[in-house]
Amino acid sequence: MPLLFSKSCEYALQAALFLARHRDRSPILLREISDSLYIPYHVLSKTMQNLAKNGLLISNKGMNGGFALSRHPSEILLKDIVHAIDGDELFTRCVLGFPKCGDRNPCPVHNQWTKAKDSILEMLYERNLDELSQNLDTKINLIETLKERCCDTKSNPNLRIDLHTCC
Amino acid sequence: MPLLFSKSCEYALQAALFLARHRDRSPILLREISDSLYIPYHVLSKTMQNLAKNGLLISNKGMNGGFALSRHPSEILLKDIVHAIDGDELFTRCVLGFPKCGDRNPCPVHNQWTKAKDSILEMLYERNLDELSQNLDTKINLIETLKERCCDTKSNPNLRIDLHTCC
DNA sequence: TGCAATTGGGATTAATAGGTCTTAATTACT
DNA sequence: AGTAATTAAGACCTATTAATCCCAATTGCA
Ligand code: SF4
Ligand code: SF4
Repeated sequence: MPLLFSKSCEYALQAALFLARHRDRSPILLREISDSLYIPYHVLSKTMQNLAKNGLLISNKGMNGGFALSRHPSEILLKDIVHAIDGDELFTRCVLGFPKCGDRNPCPVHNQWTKAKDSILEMLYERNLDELSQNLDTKINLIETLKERCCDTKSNPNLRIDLHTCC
Repeated sequence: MPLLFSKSCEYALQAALFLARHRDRSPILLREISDSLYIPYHVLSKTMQNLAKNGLLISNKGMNGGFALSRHPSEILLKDIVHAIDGDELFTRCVLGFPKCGDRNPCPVHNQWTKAKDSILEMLYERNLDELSQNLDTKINLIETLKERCCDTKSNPNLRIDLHTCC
């Protein structure tokens, strides 16, 4: 099960970080992004269209087309992307699944959950793509060398290890 | 989309809190629990079997049967329940969906995510059912009076407002 | 103008999670 | 023993999400 973000949203975050990191040569082809991040082409396609509709990306068709961030990465927050793809559920939903959330008459876990949620919201509201893409560089290189031996990508070609160097 | 916990896990947490609150008259019938919490009977049935298999509940068949917590509520942590139903995904999964997580060579969001996760883990590891069931009492009463007018349960009978009094 | 390279969008399929129903097994009481 | 009450378990259906496929629309360039 996805955790916090839907699969599409995970893809969107990854792709946005990728665009931020490579903004010097934008626009970038969908093909390159999906290949680099091991995201199914058509799935990412939908997600990118969605981000574009929400004004976070600019898309150009035809030759020399591709996708680019619509604003400087320092002006795009993680919450912008999450909100565009997953809506406001993450921001409003009760952790126990009840219809609404509030501070009056909190349920047994509400105070704990509020604290945890604050921490999540801090992550989403106070980090921009520029900061976060800083240390992406060395990773991409590392990954190239890891691809063949890490995570058994040959027998399991769908493993996505791109940004991830822990394994 | 569920958030943090699967639906079954949400049900399990609700049911466990309910059992903790009413432990003076255990065992309690599945029927009562599912009715009180507006959880589909057979769905909760599966979930309770699962908790029983994991040693968190004791189940008695036949007349005067029902479910009871296997230990004193103060000795059951939220994480026990989450772990039994959802496994360790929540505890190990990367928020961006990559296969493994680690602190060496963290990806762009890893540090932020670690902080948020700590806060969630604190909620799951340091709160026991006894503490949390304390203020459940007044809520259950409140709910009885709210049922008819709150959340339009007549036209939408599946709304579960039991523990929730915010709306 | 015509062609090739792209994104856009709809239809379709596959996978997963959630929910319903039926029946079996077990227990307690008479 | 017999019966009713209750959990256990599995088959089945439904809804949601994820993934795939196909073709249309747009753009740049020869
Ligand atoms: S008070 Fe409790 S039940 Fe209500 S929304 Fe907050 S966490 Fe959920
Ligand atoms: S380092 Fe980043 S990519 Fe790797 S597991 Fe942690 S959050 Fe996920």
